[in-house]
Amino acid sequence: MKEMEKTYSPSGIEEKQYARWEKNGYFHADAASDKKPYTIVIPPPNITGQLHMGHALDNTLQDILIRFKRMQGYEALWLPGTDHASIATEAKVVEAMRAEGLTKEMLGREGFLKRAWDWRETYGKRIVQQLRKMGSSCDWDRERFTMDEGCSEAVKTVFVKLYEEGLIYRGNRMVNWCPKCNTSISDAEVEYEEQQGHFWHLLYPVKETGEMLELATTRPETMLGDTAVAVNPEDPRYAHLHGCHVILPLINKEIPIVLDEHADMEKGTGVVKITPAHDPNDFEVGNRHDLPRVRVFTYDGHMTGAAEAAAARELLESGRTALGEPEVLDCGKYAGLPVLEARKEIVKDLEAGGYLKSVEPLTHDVGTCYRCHSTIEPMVSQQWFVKMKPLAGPAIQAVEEGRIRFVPERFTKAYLNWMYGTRDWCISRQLWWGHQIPAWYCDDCGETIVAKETPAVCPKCGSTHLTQDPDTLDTWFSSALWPFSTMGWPEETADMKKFYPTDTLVTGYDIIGFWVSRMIFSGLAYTGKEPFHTVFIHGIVRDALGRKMSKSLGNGIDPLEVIEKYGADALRIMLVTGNSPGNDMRFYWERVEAGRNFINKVWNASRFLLMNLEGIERKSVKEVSLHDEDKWILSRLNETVRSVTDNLEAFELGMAQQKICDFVWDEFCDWYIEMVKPRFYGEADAASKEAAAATLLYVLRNALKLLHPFIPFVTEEIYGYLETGDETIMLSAWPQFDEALSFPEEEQRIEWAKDVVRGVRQIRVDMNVAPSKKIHLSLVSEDPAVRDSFEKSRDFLSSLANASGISVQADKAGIPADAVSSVTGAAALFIPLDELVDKAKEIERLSGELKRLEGELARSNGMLSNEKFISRAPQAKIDEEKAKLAKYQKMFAEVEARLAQLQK
RNA sequence: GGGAUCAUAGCUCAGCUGGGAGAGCACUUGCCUUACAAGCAAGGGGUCACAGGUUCGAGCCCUGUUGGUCCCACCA
Repeated sequence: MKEMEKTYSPSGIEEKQYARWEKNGYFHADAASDKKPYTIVIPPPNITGQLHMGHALDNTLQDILIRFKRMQGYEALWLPGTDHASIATEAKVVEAMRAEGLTKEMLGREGFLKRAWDWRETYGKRIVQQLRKMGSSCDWDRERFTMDEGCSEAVKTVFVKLYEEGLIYRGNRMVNWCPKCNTSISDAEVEYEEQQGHFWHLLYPVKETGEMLELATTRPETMLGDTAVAVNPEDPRYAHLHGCHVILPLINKEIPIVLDEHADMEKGTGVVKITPAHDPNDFEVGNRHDLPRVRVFTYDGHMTGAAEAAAARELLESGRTALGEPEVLDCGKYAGLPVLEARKEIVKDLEAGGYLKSVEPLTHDVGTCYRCHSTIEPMVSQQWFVKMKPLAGPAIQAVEEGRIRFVPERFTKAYLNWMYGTRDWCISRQLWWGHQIPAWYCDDCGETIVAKETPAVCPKCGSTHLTQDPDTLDTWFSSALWPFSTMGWPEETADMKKFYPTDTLVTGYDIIGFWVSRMIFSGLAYTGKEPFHTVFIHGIVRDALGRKMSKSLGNGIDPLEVIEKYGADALRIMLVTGNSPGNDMRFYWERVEAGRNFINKVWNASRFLLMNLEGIERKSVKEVSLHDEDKWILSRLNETVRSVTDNLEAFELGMAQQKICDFVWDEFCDWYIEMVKPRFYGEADAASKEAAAATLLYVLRNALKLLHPFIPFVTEEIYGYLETGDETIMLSAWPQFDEALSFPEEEQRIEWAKDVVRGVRQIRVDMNVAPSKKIHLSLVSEDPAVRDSFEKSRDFLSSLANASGISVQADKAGIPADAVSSVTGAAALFIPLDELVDKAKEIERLSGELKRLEGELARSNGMLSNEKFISRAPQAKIDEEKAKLAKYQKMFAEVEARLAQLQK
C-alpha cells in the first residue's frame, strides 16, 4: 500500500486523473446501450472569451448531475460544444484587425471569414481545455460547434421549412439598429438604461389657422423626418383642427394633422409628432394613416445627405425592391453630422426661429445594444423575421401542461410572460460571421429563392444572375436548435433515437428569453418533442460585495487562478456551498479555503483508515460482529444516502453537499473515528479490529461515492488507495439505502453515550479541569438497557472522556457527596474531583442548569395544559411532548436533589 | 406601469409540505491528544424588517407597510 502525503495537494493529481478518465473513455455515452439514457447538452460557451465564474458554476452543476446519474446506472451523456456568437466574435475579430490597420472591407468577406475561423480555432480550443480543468465529464467524442457542417445543415433545413410554411418572412419593418455594430438586433438584445435627457417643447405652426401647436419630444433631431402630427379624435381642444395641416419648421414642409388613438389626451398637450421611419409607435401610426416614411439617419448614426437620398430614389425607381423602401431626406446643412451633433444644431435653429417653447430635464429609459451599449436607433429596414404567434402557442402549452418544468418554479412565470408578450423575431444580421441566409435574389426579375442548396437559375425568369442575401442569421437562431442539431437532426440518427429529448437543461436565469424559450418552441416545431423536460435555473456569481463580475469593474475572479491555488475540487465546493436554485451567490476566497479544508479532512480520514488497515483481514460489514458504534455509523450513513439522493433528485445540490459534508466531518471524523481508536491502539481482539476496519472501509467508500459528483478528483484519488477492485469510482454504483444496515436502537444508544461525553467535557471546561487530567467517571441509571449500553461503550467512553476508570451503577451508592455532576436525558454522571472541587462554583453551575430545565418544563407544561392543543394537535405530537415532559421532570428532580445535597 | 424576489447571528447565506432558530467565516476560552493546527474541544451572539390576520401552534400561510435587487413594458 502506498503512503499518502500528510496534506492533500491537488496539482498534478487532477491532471493525472482527468487524463486517465478521458483516455479510458469513461465520459463516452453509448447510443447502443440498453441502459436508460440521461442527457444534458451544454449551454455552449462563446468562442470569444475564456472561462469565467459563470461557466464554472454552470458546468459544475451539470457535472454533478451527470456524474450522479452515471453512477446511478444511466447511460449518461453530457454533450459539449461551443457557440460561434456571431456579433460578439465579429466585434472581437474586427478589433484585432484594427490593431493591424485592417478593416472588413479591405479583406473582403472571404478574407474576413478566414480570420474568423482562425479565431475560432484558437479560442474555441482554449475554452474547452478550460472546461476540462474543472473536471467536466463531457463526452468529447461528440463535441460540436454551432457553425460546423451538421449544425449548419440543421439551420438551413429549419429556415427553408419555416419559409415554406410562411413562418419566416422578409419585410420592411421597424427594427432595433445598433449604429456601432452596424446591424439590426432583436428585441431581446436591447437593454434599457436610465439616462438623463431633456424634454423639448416645440411649436409647429398650423397652416390653416396660423396658431402654434405645442408638442414635446425627447429626440428633436427626428423632426426632419416627421410626416404628420397626431391628436386624439376625442380631444375637444383640437376638434377645430381636424383636417388641417402644420408647417414643419426648418424645412417648411406641409404635413397633415391626423386623428389617432395613440395620442394620449392625458399626456402633455395631447399632440404627438409622428416620425414613422424612426419610432416604433409612429411606425404603427404611419401604417394606419398611410403616411410616408422618411428616413433621416444613416445606418452608422449620421444625418442623411444628398448621396443617400439619391441612392434610395434610384433603388425605388429600379423596381428591384418589391417591398418598397423608405424615402430618404437630404438633410441639407445637417447632412453628415453625427446624430447628437445634429440635435444641438437643430435645437439651436428651432430656438432662433421661435419654435422652441421650453426645455425641461428628464430621466428616461433608453434602449442600448446588449453587446456594445450604444444607443439603439429604431429604424425601418428590410429584414427577415420569424412569425412568433403560431410558434409560441405550443411552447406555452408545453409549460402550462407541465411537460416542461422550471426549477425553481417561479421562473415559469418569467418564461410565460416572455412567451405571451413576444413579437416577431428579427433574425437577419448585417454581419459576416454566422450562417449566411439561404435566400437568393434574381438580379433580373427580383424573385426571391429560398433553398438549402445554391440555385442555378431563377425559377421565374430563367436568369442565372442570382445573388445570395449577404446577411447572416442571429446567433440565437442556431442556438435554438442546439439540443437536436448536435444529435444529427434532421437525420434520424442513433443519437437522436437514444438521447433526444434530453433530460435537464442547466442555465442561468439571464438567458431564459434569449435561449431557453427559443429552444422550447424550436424543439416542438421541428422535432415535435420538448427538447428537455426540466429547466434547472441557477443565479449568477457575484463578487464579495455583491456586484456583478465584469471586465470594466475589474472585479472578476478567474476560475483558473482559483484552481491553480486550491484545486478544482475546492472551487467546486465553493460554488455549490449554500447554493439554492435560482439564487445569486457571492464569491469568497474564505469559502474556497473552507472547501479546501474539507477536502483535506477527507484525505486525512482516509489516511487514518489506511494506516490502521495494515495486517487486518478485510471482511464485509455483514460478516463481522458489529459493535454499537459500528451499527450507529452505518445507520447514519444509510440515512445520509437516502436524504442526499433525495436532495439530488430534487436539484437541491447545495443541501445535498452540506448533508454529506456534515456526515463526514461531524459524525464520521469527529465521533466515529475517535470512538474506534481504542480498538486499534489497545490490545483489543482481532474480531473487534476486523469489525472496525470493515465499518471504516464501508463508510468511507460509500461517503466517497456520495462526494464524487461534487469533488471528483480527490475522491477518485483516494478510491485508488482503497484497493476496492473497482477500476474507477466514477463508474461505481451509487450507494443505496440498505434496510439491513438500519439500526435505530443503536443510534439511540450511541446518542446516550455522546451525551455523556459532552457532559464530561462541559464539566472540564466549567470546572477548569485540564483536558490532560484523567478523571474517574460514575454513570448512574436505573434503566438496565442504558447501563448495558454504557458497559459496551466503556472503551471509547473512557477514551473520549479521558477517564481513568468508569463505574456504571443503578444508584448513587459509593459516590462521594462532593462529586461534580451532570444530568443527561438517560443518566446522571458524577466525577469525584477531590480537592479540586470548588463547591460554590458547582452550586452555581447546577443552579444554572436547574433554571434551564425550569424553562423547558414551563414550555412543555404550557403546551400540554392547553386544552386546544390537546384536542386539535395530532396525537403523535402530543405523545412526543408528553415524553419530553417526563424526561425533563426526571432531570429536574435529579439536579434539584443534587443541589440540596451540596447545600447541606 | 406590470411581475418576480429578498429582508434570519458581526459578515455571507441555508431553513423541504407550519410543531422547540441552523451552517460557514469572524469572535471568546482551553488544547501541538500517535489522521488532520487546513486540526480538536467548549462557548458568546438572533423580538427571523414592521403591523395586522388565519391556526392549538407562524421564520414558514394570508393582507398591508417600509426598504433593497431583478425582469418585463411602445409611453411622445
